[in-house]
Amino acid sequence: MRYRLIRHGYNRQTCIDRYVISSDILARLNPQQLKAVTLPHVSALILAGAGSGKTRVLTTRVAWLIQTGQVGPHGVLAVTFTNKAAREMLTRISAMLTISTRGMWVGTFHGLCNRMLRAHYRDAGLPQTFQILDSQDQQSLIKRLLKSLNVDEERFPPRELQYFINGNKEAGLRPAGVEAYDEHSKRLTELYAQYDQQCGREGVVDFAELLLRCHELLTRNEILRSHYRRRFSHILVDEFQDTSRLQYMWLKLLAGSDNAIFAVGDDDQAIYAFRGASAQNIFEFEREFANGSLIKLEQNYRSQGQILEAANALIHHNSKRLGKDLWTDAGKGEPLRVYEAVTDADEAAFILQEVKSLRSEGVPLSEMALLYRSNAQSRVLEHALFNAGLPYRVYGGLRFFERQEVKHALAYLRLVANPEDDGAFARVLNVPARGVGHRSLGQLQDTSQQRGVSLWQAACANPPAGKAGQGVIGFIRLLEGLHQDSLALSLPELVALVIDRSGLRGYYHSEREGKDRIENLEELINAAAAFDAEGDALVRAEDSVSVGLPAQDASAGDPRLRGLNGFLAHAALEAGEHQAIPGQQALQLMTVHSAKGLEFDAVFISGLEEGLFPHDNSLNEADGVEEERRLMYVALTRARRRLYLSHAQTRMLHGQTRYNIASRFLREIPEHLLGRAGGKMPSAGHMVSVYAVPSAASPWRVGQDVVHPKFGPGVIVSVQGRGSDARVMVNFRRDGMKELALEYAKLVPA
DNA sequence: ATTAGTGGTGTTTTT
DNA sequence: CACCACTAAT
Repeated sequence: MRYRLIRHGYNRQTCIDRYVISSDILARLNPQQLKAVTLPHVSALILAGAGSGKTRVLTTRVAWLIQTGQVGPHGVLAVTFTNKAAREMLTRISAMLTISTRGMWVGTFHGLCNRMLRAHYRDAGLPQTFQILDSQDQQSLIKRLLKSLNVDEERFPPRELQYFINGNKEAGLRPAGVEAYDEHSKRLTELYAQYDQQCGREGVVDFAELLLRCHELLTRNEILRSHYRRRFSHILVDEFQDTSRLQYMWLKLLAGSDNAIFAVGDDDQAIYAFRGASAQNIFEFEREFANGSLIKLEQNYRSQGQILEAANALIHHNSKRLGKDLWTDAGKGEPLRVYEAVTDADEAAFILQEVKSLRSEGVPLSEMALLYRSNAQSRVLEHALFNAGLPYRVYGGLRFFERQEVKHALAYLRLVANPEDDGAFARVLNVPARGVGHRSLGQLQDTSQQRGVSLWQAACANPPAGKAGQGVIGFIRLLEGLHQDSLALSLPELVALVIDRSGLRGYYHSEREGKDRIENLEELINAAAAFDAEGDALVRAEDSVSVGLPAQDASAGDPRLRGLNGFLAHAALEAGEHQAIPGQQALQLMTVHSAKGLEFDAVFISGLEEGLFPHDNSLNEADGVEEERRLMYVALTRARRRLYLSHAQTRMLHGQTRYNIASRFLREIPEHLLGRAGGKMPSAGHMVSVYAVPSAASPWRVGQDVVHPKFGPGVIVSVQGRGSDARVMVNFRRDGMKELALEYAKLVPA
């Protein structure tokens, strides 16, 4: 390995000789990687292409810094975007070091902000038990708010307000700072202010609030700011291209003028603009901090030549780039395989067939990934896989902590921690049914609104009369009892108690589809036990949070609540695994977004159709298509050796059949890299692959609208045979599918 | 008060 | 299709 460095002309002056211990971890790096890892204590930007060893450089740098005594674990803050990436980082750093990584801050932006806010909740103006809202919770809070203010949901859809609020928070703007000129935005801004007040009353924060609040805390509080600045001399950021304005501002605040920010990113893989990420950060960072220390990593160690060439060609269609081309010495490899399916089911059948044949060639299922643009597309694929009995694993969609029954249980737990949590209160007041319906809840909401108190207080002060009142009183008793008993219990015991005593278990027991739900509740107890035992790997080391600070908040308060709060925060921030777990013997299904950072021997990209990928909604957005193209770039670069691209002419979507043309991205890949796949697939139903279609000139083509004298209007779904034998499958608007012989049927093109 | 049923509507990606 | 909000019936 060493000769390789020399061959590339590595200049030995830097470190290998000086730091003998670390030479083994450095020896395997290429010259650019080595240069990045061993940079002096300055801010730097590492532009690292897909598969160029980005995370490796980052983690090796941390290990190197520590091993060479330039910093202690305590002085390192490493932040990324997803939980999976954070965990990965921690694992890899730990593997390289012989000393404990405790005391090192590694996590997501949200996780780290949460940690800081917990430690200094009083300075941040939050209750000790503050809870975190996920987007679902946030939306229901907004709906409740709009209702209580009698705002017309037609004119102000909750979704729009949610976007408005999050967008402004991500930009670092409180209501007072929002510039609103027209009536509509003015009203939205007012509602934003009301929303924040409501959150304050309930003691809850949304995702963006975690960041904004933390930023404000550090801005306002000089002692804390200088404390953390003194502490974190090395700040490392992974996936820098995905940081939002606010996250960037937070980093700058933390870095001050003396600390170094080591930012690793790839502008070509920026796919989170929709959530406030701003590639502008990269440009700005380079100007402000990196002044010159920019290193590009362009050697790709993952994909074979033609795959890489396709990815490069595609991304060249984007205009806004820093400019960077990947290369490999891994050889040309195979061409990409394109399959045009007739229907989505046909596409699934094709993929299934290829998966099987790959498996028989010895490619493990876990080394194959099936990617799509949106979660809804997994249905058809799952259907086919399920019927074939092929093991598969779907990531995304409904996550564990987002399931209805789990959320119900969590709501009870939140009420144990803080009964003023209106969201949780409203959610489970009548689950299971206690005879307290809409009306009673509405009454309570009115009372709470008038008096400016929480639902809980409103309910305690004057419970409704009659049967509903009994239910409310029962509910209050229940919560009081749980709160009492919780004092003596461990976290998993408390969770078990809540599930039983609340009646949730009984409720699902009597439901038809309740089996799985009860299993999930059991699983929640397990999750609590696991959390209790290990704590959250990424939020542990509570110990060293505020060393050297005037004794204030850190250790104050009820330790029991700390465990519960920690668990609830964990549930909100991690929502359950969502990113792939390596090594499982199953075909991996996921969106392109969640595939980022992963790699597989074989990758299938399905649904490459206009309207789907690129998605319709992106076409109207500024730079929307460029972002979609970057997404496609991410998808392509997941593959090591084999890459399939497929699209279908017709697809069931939102309950109706759509006719799609092939994605523009297919055309943007040079022809010579593409090979046809699966020419004669006997496919689902009576469908036949499009390559059996007689001639291009024939009016009888798939997708053609036709009229039949008896069946009326319809559309051709498949064509089979030629000449006098030709038959077509037509989907009639009124009577559904019919197979017709062209020679006899009096079919007319419409 | 609760439930079942209806009709209208909107849909990307994630911490 | 799936989720909602609303209505009618229990």
